[in-house]
Amino acid sequence: METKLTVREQVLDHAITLMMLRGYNGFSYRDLSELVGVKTSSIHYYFPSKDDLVLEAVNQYSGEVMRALQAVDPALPANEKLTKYTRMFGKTLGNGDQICLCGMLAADIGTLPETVREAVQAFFRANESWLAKVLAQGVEEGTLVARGKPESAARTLFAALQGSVLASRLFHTKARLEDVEAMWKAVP
Amino acid sequence: METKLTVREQVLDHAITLMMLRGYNGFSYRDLSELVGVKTSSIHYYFPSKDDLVLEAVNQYSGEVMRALQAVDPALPANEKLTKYTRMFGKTLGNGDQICLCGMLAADIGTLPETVREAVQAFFRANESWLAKVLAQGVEEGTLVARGKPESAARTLFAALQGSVLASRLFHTKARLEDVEAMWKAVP
DNA sequence: GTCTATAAACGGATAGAC
DNA sequence: GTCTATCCGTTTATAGAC
Repeated sequence: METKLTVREQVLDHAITLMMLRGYNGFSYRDLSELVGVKTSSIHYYFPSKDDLVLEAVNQYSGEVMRALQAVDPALPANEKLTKYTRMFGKTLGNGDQICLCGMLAADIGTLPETVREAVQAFFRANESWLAKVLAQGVEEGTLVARGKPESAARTLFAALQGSVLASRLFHTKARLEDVEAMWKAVP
Repeated sequence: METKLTVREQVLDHAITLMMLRGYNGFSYRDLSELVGVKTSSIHYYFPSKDDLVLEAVNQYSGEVMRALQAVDPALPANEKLTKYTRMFGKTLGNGDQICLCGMLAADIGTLPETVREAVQAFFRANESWLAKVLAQGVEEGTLVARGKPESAARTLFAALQGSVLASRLFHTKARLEDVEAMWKAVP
């Protein structure tokens, strides 16, 4: 039951993928034009400026990730929640050549407008607060280990995961992502 | 006793700074031309292609960081070594708008030649192996806490630091770097 | 070594026909 | 909505004079 995607949806999807591959300054309307099969002027019809495009891309991406987080069964033990979360990061790697869109845009932030910064910040905060709850649960259960406040532990964990996808792609291996996961799991 | 910098040295220094600010695809020969005060064609004289320029930039940057690591007194307790190391990362932040050159290039790797990938990989490995020794020492002394093998703990720590400079810049705060440091230090 | 001049492609963006 | 046509600045890079 695959629904046909509108041109607008196709553009947005390809824009997200291209940015995860090459960053904001590493792709052009022309790239999108060739991928979708419409002229660049048609893309400007939907997204007047590149800033508009990247902002909508972040919002779509964020929405997808948020939905995935809400889909995680709350009844699960915390270590299994973390496993699912790490697996999500593994999926963003794709064929080993992509990183998290918001990690990428955080790197590109020096060339992006304030509106995008705020959207990326919101993504970071949402992920960190979700992880903070999981860590708090895990400590109570004894399935995870975290030192200090769950909030600062969560910021560290999220940073480690962002850094690890970067390294995983750099070295063509998923092992670095697994290193991080293991570091927060209690040994039985 | 400030030595006059050659044009070549000035170009390289500015190229490093610009990439730490805006990434590989976020600066041009024209930017360098204006900063140094020579025409772009003169820059091509020293660095025929942008790929040549970025490769030399990484090598210079790596050399500087390696020298800084070697300058850390080996007799120091491990927690103090880690403090010095984190402070180095804090310095790269500059006015809060720069990140580690090799973290940035890891994000841009999809648009860079294989030679640069190898140079960035070498930078990662050197830092991780230095950190692994510090962690091993710290565990033995009881000044640091690390679980599992020092090598995988070091990869996680390095990833967390890279991720934290990214977040520090994104949120205009150095607090996130300190979160990471605290997470590996033993509480007395 | 540094310059002028220029090439040739690419960048985001717009006007107006259909 | 999509196209053709076009604008105009930018970008990397080279040739050749000084």
